[in-house]
Amino acid sequence: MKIDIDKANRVTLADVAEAAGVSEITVSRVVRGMANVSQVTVSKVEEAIVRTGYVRNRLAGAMAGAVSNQIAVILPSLSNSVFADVLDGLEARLQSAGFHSVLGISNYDSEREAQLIESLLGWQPAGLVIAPTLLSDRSLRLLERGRLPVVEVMDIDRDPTDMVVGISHRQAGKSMAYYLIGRGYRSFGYVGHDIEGDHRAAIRRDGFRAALQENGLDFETEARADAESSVPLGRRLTGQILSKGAPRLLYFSNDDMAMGGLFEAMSRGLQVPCDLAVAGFNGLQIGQSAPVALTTIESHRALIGQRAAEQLLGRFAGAEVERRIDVGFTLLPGASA
Amino acid sequence: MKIDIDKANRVTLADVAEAAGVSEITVSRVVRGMANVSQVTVSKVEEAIVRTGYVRNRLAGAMAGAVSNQIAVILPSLSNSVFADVLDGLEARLQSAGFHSVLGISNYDSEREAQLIESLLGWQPAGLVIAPTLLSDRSLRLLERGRLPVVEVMDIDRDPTDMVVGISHRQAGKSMAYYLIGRGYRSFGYVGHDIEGDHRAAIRRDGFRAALQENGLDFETEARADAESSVPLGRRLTGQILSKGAPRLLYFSNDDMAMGGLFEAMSRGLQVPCDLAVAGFNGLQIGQSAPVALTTIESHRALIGQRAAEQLLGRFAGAEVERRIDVGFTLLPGASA
DNA sequence: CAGATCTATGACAGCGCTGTCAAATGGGCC
DNA sequence: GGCCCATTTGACAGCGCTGTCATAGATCTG
Repeated sequence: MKIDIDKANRVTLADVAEAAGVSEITVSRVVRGMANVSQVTVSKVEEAIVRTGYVRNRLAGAMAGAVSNQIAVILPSLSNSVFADVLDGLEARLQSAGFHSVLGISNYDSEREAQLIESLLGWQPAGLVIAPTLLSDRSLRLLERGRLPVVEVMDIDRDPTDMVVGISHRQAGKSMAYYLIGRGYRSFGYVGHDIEGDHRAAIRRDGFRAALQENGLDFETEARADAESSVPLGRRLTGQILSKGAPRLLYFSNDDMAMGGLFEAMSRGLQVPCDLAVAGFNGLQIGQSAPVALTTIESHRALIGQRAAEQLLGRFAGAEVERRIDVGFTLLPGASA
Repeated sequence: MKIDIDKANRVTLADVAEAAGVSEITVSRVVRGMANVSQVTVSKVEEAIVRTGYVRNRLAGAMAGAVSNQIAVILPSLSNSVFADVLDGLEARLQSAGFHSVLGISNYDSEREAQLIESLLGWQPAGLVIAPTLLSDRSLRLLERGRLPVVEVMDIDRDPTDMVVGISHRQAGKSMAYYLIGRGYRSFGYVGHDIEGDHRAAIRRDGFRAALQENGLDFETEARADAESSVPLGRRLTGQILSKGAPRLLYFSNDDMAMGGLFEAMSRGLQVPCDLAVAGFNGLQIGQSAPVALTTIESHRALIGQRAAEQLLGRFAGAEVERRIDVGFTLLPGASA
């Protein structure tokens, strides 16, 4: 019988208690590092733990009332390094506080997102971090009912359910436009990826455009595709635009796309920024190391993750925390525009 | 009282059962989608679930004997996109089968890795996927005791505890060397990042070197640094090598480093591959889109994740699965070497 | 139509742990 | 010495669910 084997092999608190000659609850106290156990008992128990090979069952612990140390994390994608960076910052901070993330990837699909929320909530996590695609009503209801700390990350351009950590993508778009106009550029084009799914990219574009319009300008051309952002896509779309007479500067939906633009220009023997100027968003390391450093906006992704973790930890500690944290962005004036 | 509030608000099976006028176990069956419930009852229960806003408590479910649908995943880093890719492939496959990953990041630290294993095992996951740094004895003991399916991912160059999915990095190194020798190159240099932490990079280098030695050759120069791999690091080290008379070809520890090399060469006005040839490893998309496409080896990271997931799923289904899966690699002959 | 076979539903115990409250022990102090 | 208090330890119930086994109808068979 499989179950018998499992049972026979699973070491429980009771086993350790017996081995150490104390009660279960005392072992439990030692395992949890509680103060009110005598030094002698602690050593006896610790020895018994090693001897029996006990592994704490957190499932049972969480059930019995102690809080879970799991944090649910929902992101739209991981192939986009931006979210990997956020997760990295988040994990670093959470781990050092003894928490783990339980991960869900929504693929920019809000139906899937709702399912994930429900499913992850089933594990009774201590908190939830989500880079929302477009929170559906169902999702929102789940979150409200959940009565657990929720941090929305990435953009702070709308009102959060609970807390939010990120930057204003609208401002980021505007800032870049102001900067470029200030540098004397007057002729602009836009190259973007699937803007339906990635609403943050859409907001940046809107911000950029708003700033242009304030100055009586607008995009002269646009090239878009219904695909995830990538270097080859940036390259292809740039190629399309260049073959029909390009504007002076191309604003890309992000750095991946912009690197594609840079590469396409190089391939065609164009000088950047003289023949064609290029601007992106994210401040990816690779863009800064390119022969012509990319003019872009550093979005401090790891910091967003880290601050999100701190928000949660603050809440757990019972502290009153800010509902809205703007980590800000940094315009990186490269050589490309 | 906090607890009272929580209790008051938490909807349990019993609440739904009462609302629907059936027993708890029947609700449980409906929730789990079991077959032996009449259509009429199912609708009654489903209606009651919606009405009460019930959210399944998987903690309790897992405790009561049903298996957990959590998979522990331990990776050395996420800022390296390679692992993000693996995780992406893994998640995609796991999610579609109704599983979630619980994540741990070891930062290439084997002590941390052991802690993570222990901690994650406490959640009684159904399986474990790990890209091992250097499994300590303690880790191994934990895994053996765990009696749960374990998949080691990335390299298959050593014997697995249980299952392994990946490629032979030694072969990858050798293959690249053979290819380059076949192309007529005879003068080689190596540029690498922290090879202590990243043993897979070390194995590739060894393989490459072994192939050189088979042909009476060796690295003429090497540049290394004790840092994580990155584009700027590749650029800096390449700069160092170039300033003291470079070999004909530089073999980089991976594509990030190689992109740095490519960029440094471009910046100095060198022609690639005429003045300096460059080869990497990983087949990152960006390398393939560069003006001079990178000669590299595609390592099918997402596929590794996917296959790892399938191994676990196979085991859960009771199937007899391969202990060792070589997903293979693909040499991508670019223009850079 | 009795007996056999399904199908649908329920009662009950228990997963492994921790919160709560109670009890035992050991000084310290007047 | 007796009382009080702090420290250390334990008994017990129960978290919310599911596995197991039992039961009540429904359907079939000869």
